[in-house]
Amino acid sequence: MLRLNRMTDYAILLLAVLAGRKGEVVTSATLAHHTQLNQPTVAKIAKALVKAGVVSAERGVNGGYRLVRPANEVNAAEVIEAIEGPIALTACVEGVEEPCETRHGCFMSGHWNEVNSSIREALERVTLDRLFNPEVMFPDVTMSNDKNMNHDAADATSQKMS
Amino acid sequence: MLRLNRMTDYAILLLAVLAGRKGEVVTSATLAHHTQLNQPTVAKIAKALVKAGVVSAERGVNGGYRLVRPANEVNAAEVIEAIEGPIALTACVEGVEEPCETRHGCFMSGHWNEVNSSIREALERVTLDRLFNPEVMFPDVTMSNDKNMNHDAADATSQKMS
DNA sequence: GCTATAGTGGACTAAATTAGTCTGCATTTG
DNA sequence: CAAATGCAGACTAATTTAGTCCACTATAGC
Repeated sequence: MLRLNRMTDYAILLLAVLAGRKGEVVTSATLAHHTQLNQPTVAKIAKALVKAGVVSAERGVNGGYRLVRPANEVNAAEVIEAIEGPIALTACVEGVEEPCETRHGCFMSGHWNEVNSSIREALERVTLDRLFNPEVMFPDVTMSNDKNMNHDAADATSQKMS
Repeated sequence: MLRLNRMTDYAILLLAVLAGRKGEVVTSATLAHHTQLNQPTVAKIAKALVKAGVVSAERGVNGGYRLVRPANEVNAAEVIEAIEGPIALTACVEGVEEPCETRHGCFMSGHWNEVNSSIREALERVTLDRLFNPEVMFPDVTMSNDKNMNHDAADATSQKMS
């Protein structure tokens, strides 16, 4: 099923909220409120996103998190890798006693790598804003644009998009 | 991490053995022996592959499994779908009370679908024989070709490729 | 420079998923 | 009809993932 785990899902939710407040610093509590997650979980995910350089954290009294780049410069591959580690179909069984490298290299690896990079490229092509911006998603649907980015976006994500 | 689960791994192993005996009927016990899996597990995976139309099963005394098409006409996407279900990054949280369809369709779905089909195409491009045939993988390595498909292939896979 | 607010790191527990096993049924051949 | 073989699906065990907690570090403002 190649499923993304829930954490990655939450990460995209968080980023959607942050993107709705471009550049502003948002506390984990605020993020928790808007995403309907609880604060420790938000913190955990935010940590990973900070490490990946997608958001920055500010400590201290007026601290919080902030998107370091506009949403159209962040792609899905980055987010997924931040949360789940390297994008790769691990077709090989881990913990093999006698690694095939000792024969003539893993006789499978070559093509999986090819597959993996195709997948990665597909994910790189999708930028964050395209994932969650209704204007881009539904260019034909008219809606009050002034509220879109702040209120509406946060609202939509708080339903944990189905 | 987008990981394939172990079952899919095993499925490829099984198919490697079957491909090494093109068209021959092989019992689950024999498959179990060559893959170093145990028979019930082999049976479970084989069932899924039968359902997917990749191998056929024959019941009765001289029954067993058989590859229905040559390995170069079976692709990775089929195998993965057979075992893990549809290829899709499920970016959406399941079990949402108030599905977004009631708003204006899931505001995320469009682009995930795009991503999903890119991934699927990448997997379709990889045929089984390219995944496990050493001749294709290592065209420069000379080896006794007469034994390759029967003995050597089964042997290599019995190590559960790392 | 103390105190309140906020993030960090990592261990720990609980929940969910996946893998593997078992048992009884169905089908084919001799 | 009996032996060999696959089929279906329930069940248990193992592994993974999610979520919680706590002690620590950093910053700002008084």
